[in-house]
Amino acid sequence: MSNIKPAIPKGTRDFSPSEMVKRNYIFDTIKSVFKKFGYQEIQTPTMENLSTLTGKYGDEGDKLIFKILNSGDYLGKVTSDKLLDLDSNGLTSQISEKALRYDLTVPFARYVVMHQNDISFPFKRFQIQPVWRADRPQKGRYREFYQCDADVVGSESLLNEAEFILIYDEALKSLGLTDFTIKINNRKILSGIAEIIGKPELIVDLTVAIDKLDKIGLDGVCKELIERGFSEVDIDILKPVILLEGSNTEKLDKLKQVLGSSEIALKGISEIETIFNYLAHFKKLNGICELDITLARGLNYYTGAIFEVKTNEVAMGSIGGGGRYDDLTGVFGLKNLTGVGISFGADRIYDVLLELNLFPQNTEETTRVLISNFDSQAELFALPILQQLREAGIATELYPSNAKLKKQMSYANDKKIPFVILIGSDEMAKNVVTLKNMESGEQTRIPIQDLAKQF
RNA sequence: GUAGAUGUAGCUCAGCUGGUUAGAGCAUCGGUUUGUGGUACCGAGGGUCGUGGGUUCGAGCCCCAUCAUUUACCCCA
Repeated sequence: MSNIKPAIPKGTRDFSPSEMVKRNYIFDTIKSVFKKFGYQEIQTPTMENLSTLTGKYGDEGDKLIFKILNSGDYLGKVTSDKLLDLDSNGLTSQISEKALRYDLTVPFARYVVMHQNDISFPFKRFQIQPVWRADRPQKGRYREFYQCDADVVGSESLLNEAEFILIYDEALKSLGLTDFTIKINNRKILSGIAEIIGKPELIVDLTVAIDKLDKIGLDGVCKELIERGFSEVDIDILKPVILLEGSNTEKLDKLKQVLGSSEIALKGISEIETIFNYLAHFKKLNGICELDITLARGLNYYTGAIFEVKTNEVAMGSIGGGGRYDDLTGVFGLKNLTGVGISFGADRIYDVLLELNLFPQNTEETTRVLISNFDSQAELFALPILQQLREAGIATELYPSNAKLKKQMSYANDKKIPFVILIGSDEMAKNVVTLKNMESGEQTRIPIQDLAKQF
């Protein structure tokens, strides 16, 4: 048998014990904030029907869905023209009917429609599960990563939007981040801009181009706009909007002037104002949220507010995003149900916290006490002690063989176990144990009945 | 999909304009210490130099191909 090289697919990772401690710290922190705001947890399957996912994420997104090959003789039913024509797209639908989930929002929409009779609206759910994207991996980008989503469906109140900003703020601050920006925009404003130019059909091109402002600058954006079908005249109208500056209120006032003739834009502006007004009433939260008209976000289904969170302390893509989608459940047959939600990118947050050294030091969860195993007699003598400590709620283990003491001590040291109990013939005769503090090196003899009190 | 970078020990890497037997640190194991880790000292094991071809008296180093990893673009968390 040939040796196969141990490897994992690119863009995936193993998580070792010390990493899991840190990851769980992030999940637990976010989860507790979600719960505090009244969200309940659900989970959905790793696989969805391919038809559930396709068409929801745009053309680019569809390409990045991991498809699962049908079981059995998957070529048996393929019509030969698809094979002979080398028609990959046509072939895919015939040999794959399942796919790995691409995000948590679309499966959630599917969930809501399937369980609509059991749900009382507004329904606030959170979900922390991995998602998969067939992207080229790079810094901060993985093919398997966790999202932490909170969504509410069945409520059009903009209070939800305001609360999501509070959730972002509280969760990220709890994780120790201090300098981050929560950006907000509204898809309706973007639609209004496209409308005023008279090219509503180019809204996607418009948003994709102006989204790159901070990356390629104004000249780059103008160049891209022209490539995407806009004229010099259009750009003259766009410029003041793209280069909007000042406080949120100043920006809003300016937008009202420029976009005043567009009903939809005014609606979007008014929504933002309402959200800011809610935020103002949550005191202490002045200016945590910044209106950014260049914020576009790729996903097709957003219709109202759009959020994005970036840290300013580390070069990293966005660590969270979200928005309102008015009709996500419509394609599954449930009309007129609006939703809004946000997502935390746990893996990117992990990378950020690691780089900033923000993980708490004492998150090492390990054994408290190791009982050494000197010989078979001591091993049996140790068993009731082992049980006694565990019953007292102390994480305790007995070294499973009578290896050299040096080896056993190294084991305790490597595993950062703070206490070691030594039991030899002398201790057994006197019904005591020797307790060693691994940090100070100090050793004391303790009567067995007093042992549990020591920890 | 487009472009660049890098593949040498379990890990991180060094290896000169091509020249004897390819090195270091860390990790592992053993010893100094048969009842003591973390520190110190001594020692050991571990390498088809990614793979295949070519140039050369001679290739880890040069050339070509191929695979893998990685960074950036597109797009995204």
